[in-house]
Amino acid sequence: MSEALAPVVVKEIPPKAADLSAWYTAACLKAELVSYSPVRGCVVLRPYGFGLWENLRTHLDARFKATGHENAYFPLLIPESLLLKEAEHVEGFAPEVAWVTQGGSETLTERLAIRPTSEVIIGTMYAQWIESYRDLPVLINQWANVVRWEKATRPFLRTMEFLWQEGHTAHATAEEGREETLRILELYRDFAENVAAVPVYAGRKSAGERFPGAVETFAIEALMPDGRALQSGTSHDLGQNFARAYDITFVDADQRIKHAYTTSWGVSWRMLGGLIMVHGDDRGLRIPPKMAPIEAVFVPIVRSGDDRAIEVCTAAAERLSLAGFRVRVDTREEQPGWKYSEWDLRGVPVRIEIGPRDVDAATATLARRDRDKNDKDQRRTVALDRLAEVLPELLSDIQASLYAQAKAFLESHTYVVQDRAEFFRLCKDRAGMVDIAWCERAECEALVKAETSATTRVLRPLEEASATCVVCGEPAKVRAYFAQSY
RNA sequence: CGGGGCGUGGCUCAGCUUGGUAGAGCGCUUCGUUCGGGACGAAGAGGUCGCACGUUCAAAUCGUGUCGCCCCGACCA
Repeated sequence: MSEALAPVVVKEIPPKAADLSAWYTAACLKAELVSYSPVRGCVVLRPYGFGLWENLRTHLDARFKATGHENAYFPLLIPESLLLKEAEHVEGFAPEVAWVTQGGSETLTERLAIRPTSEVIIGTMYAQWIESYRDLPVLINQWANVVRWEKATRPFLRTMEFLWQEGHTAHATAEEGREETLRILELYRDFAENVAAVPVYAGRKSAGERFPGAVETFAIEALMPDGRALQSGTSHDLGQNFARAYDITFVDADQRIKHAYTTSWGVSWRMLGGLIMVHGDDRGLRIPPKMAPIEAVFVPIVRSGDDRAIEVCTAAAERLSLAGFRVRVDTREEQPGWKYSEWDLRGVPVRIEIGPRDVDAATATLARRDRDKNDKDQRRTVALDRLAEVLPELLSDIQASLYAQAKAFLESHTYVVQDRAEFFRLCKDRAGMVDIAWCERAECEALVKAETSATTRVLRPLEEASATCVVCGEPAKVRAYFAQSY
């Protein structure tokens, strides 16, 4: 039938390829993830968006707990005097700190910073709590909001107030601190790839991209469809820098007083933005099942005088719900086609249609969001009593297919380059991740940035010792992915 | 923060040049017919044009300021 070939028309959002920015903003708003608020640069996270955030939180939190971390909560406000103790840190964050200068009608004698990150307040507390090597390590995470006075904002990717988690740990030795930093980096990579289905490059940051006050910063970097990289999680080895500034000392087994080694690491709701851009299509979001607030939505199809499908859907949904699936029944009085489009837009991985034909045959028709409407395999009909058995395979298949598509994109947009001119062209064209042997010199990175606005994303060890820097010809020290970034 | 664009019922926008206190489509409400990829008919409701000040007999329309959003750049999770 010719109508089977008619394109799915999405009125709410523009095509993704034509203008990623416009698509992205519309998708976030129309899928009801966020709303703009009366506060500049601050969005409201709506229930569906919060559902996404909750799934991120659930998965990451479980991983934190499994690696021995505990949750705690620290104050939002930080006295200025505390903030000033770590010079590099202060300097790094100064331009984007928001201040409280008045309480009620009184002007404060000391300004209070609204935390842009919590190293300062947490380090101050650690100084009080840690006395002995027996108190170490301290492994604490906090789920919190932070504020950074941003000049340009976009939902999830950059907002003035955002939700994140920040882990802060203290250790007895440099080795343990580094070990922790890398453990978390791997934890983030695992989460990004196996839960968010977003393939990343993980590695060390260049000195220029390092967190203010850190000895070394590691990150995971994802690639967006427009060829720009998105830093999606960072893990910092702070060495003894913060321990010195905030006086975090302990008596070691050898009876000597030493500064602790601290780390900090964070993932924000920015990762949701990455997930949206990486997986979405012209019909809207495509949420990987593990992150989906709703894994499957039932759409009952009624006829006049025949609304049996509603009861059948409700009963089936209840069974699935008891079995641990996140499902919803859409009983609204809209046309089925209208509902299909809306749930497509909102990215629900599986749609379960049940109409009179299904009711008669005791079947359900499953449609998968990762396939196109014209794909013969988009829909399949299964026996109602086999839903709980079919759904897990289908969901995990969708999860895998979304990851595979994203992975293929990342790989096909990663360019191993030897030639200087080609390197500059690819960087300038926002082609993707440009992989070169690099000298690791700040001047060299600055030059590339000035010429192309690309910077290093992450670095990794060099295989061949004799290689020279593709940019400047100096001896290469590492391999580096260069890209423009968000 | 620099350059550009925009702000009119819930949404998308017209009206602004040549001032005379608002229109369309979609959505919303009610009733009926429909319902397997964004249905149809009928009857309704809803805005004083982001905000402030100014010019004028009169401002959505002109001027100044301000707030917010989008795009490009610089800066940053």
